[in-house]
Amino acid sequence: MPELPDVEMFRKQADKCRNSEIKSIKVHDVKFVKNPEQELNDTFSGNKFVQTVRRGKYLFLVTGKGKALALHFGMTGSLSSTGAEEELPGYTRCSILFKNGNSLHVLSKRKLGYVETTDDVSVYLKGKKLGTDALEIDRKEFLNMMKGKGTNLKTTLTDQSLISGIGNEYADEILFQARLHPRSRCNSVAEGKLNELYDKIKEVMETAVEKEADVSRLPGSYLLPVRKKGNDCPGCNGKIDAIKISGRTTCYCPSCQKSTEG
DNA sequence: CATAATGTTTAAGA
DNA sequence: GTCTTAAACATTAT
Repeated sequence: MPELPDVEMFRKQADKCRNSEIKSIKVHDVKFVKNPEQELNDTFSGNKFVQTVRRGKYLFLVTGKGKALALHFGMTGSLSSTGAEEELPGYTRCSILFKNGNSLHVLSKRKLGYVETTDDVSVYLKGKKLGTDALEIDRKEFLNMMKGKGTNLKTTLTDQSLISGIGNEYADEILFQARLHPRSRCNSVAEGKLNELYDKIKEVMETAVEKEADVSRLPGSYLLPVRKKGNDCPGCNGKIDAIKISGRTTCYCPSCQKSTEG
C-alpha cells in the first residue's frame, strides 16, 4: 500500500500535529523503532514538530532544531490518529503522545518498516541514495536517465535510487496508462513514448494524491481498481495478465501494452 | 496447509 | 561496471 500517494496522505495527517507540544513517545516494538524510548523522549519530549517532509516513500517529522523522526512504512505500514482516552489501534509499533491529548501512532502489520531519528534530513537522504521524487523529477532528467538504461521499464520505474516514490502497484498503473509493456527496455523505447511515459508518471501520481490514495476513487480508465489476473482490461476487450518481473507481481494488459521488441 | 503480498537491502551469478 | 535473480526480514490474508 504505501507508495508515494499513500505516504503523502500520511504526511498530511501528521502535519495536523504540527506545532503541538510533544508529551512523550511510547515504543511498543523495540525492533521496529531503532532508538531506545528514553533517547526518543530526551530528544522530542517538550518539543514540537515544525515541519513535515516527504521524499519518495519516506516521511520526516522535523523539530525546530532540525532533529527529525524518520519513518518508513514498508509494505503494510500506516499512521493512525487518536484523541484522548481512545484505545490503541492494532499493530501499533510506536506512539507519539501530545500534550493536548491527541496521539499519532505508527502501525505496521508485517513490521517491515521502521522508525528512527536523524540529526539532518538532507544528510539522511543522501545516505539512502534516493533519486528525485516522482512528483519533482523534470523531463530532461527523466529522458536522459531512461536513454542510458538497458533495464526493463518496470524495474527502472520502481528503482528508488533513480526515481523515488513509485512502487510496484503504481508502476503497473503508469505503464498501463502509457500503454507500454513492462518488460520493454528503457533504451529501446522511442523518445516520443518516453515523453508520454513522463507525462503519465505525473498524471497518475497527481491523480492518486488528489483522490487521497484511495484506489476505489481512481478514474474508470485506471488499472489499479481492477488490478488482478483475469479481470477485464479497463481499456479494451482483453483480460489482465499477471507476470513476474524481478520477483514482483506485474499486472498488465497484453493487448494494450505491446512490447517494443520481440 | 501452501502461497502470495504493497518494500528494501544484500548477495551472488552472468 | 551492468543487469538479473534470489533470499532475507516478520507477519497476515486467502
